[in-house]
Amino acid sequence: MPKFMKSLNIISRCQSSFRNAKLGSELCSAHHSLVLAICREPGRSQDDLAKDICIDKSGVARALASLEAKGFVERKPDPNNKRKLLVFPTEKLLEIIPSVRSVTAEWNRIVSEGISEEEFAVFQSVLFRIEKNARKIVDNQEVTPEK
Amino acid sequence: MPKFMKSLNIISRCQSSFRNAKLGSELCSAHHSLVLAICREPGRSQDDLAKDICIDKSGVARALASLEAKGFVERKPDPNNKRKLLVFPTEKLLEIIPSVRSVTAEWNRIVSEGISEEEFAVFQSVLFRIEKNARKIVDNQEVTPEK
DNA sequence: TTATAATTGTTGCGTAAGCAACAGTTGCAT
DNA sequence: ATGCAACTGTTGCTTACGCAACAATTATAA
Repeated sequence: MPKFMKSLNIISRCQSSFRNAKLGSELCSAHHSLVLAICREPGRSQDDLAKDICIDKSGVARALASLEAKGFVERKPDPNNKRKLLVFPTEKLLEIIPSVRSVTAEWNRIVSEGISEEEFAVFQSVLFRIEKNARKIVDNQEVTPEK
Repeated sequence: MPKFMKSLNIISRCQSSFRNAKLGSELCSAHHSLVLAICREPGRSQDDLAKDICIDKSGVARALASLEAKGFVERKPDPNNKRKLLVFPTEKLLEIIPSVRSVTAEWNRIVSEGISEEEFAVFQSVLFRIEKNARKIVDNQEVTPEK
């Protein structure tokens, strides 16, 4: 009955357009979630970041290589585990991160116009549960591909 | 305060993975929204479809060219407007569309586990309003890029 | 210890999708 | 009627990202 996924995909794409239009020059393009995650908790491994934002580790690796080349992040090997690279924001990233946050805030403000706090609370609560269910699906899929 | 967009993007990507894992062989990959829209209302123009699912018209053009090459859709020039191409599903598409719908239904069922009908109703209502607001933003952007 | 399995990151390959530029068609203003 | 603007679709270019394969490291089991 519900075709909510269509709305969800549309909103996702619109936000991407919005962000690119606002920040296109500064940050590359769609790495905003990534840099926000890095600044929220510096020193995480690439794998950790990939799982957090649910993007393939290859995409994270390439995004970070690009961000590092542009001087936005630094990657240091984990002394306790030579496989891991720990990711840190640079000064350059910390300088522009407020503008990233402000664009995000502007987006949030505009799209939530006409929605009461109570409604929004329910919305978010449901959304988080859907996210949790969605994560479970893809995790289980890689374990039992054909069942 | 709300970092709901992260959830939204994650859910979007998870659904894409899920669909590909289930239908990868039959339909190309991420053209599910498109073929569903085509079957829901045969004979729409490419531009109409692009606006409906909020994808750039170039993407729709390429997707339809690919779908046509594989025999899933047919494009006929609009007799009333030589610019337009009207898109129709073929028998081949109509045969597999039930499996597309069933995968979508399975996804919807799983991700909405543990959510009451009342909550889901609020969720959808809010989601639709956010979609409407998001569409307005990108529409206005192309009119007034710097304001 | 040694062999096997699991982590972590990188690379090759393919597809999706956005933006800009373009061509053909239609609508509109004058 | 003529010229300009808007609409519709296509193509070139770029980037994002998923999957599979691989290399290096670490964990586990024997």
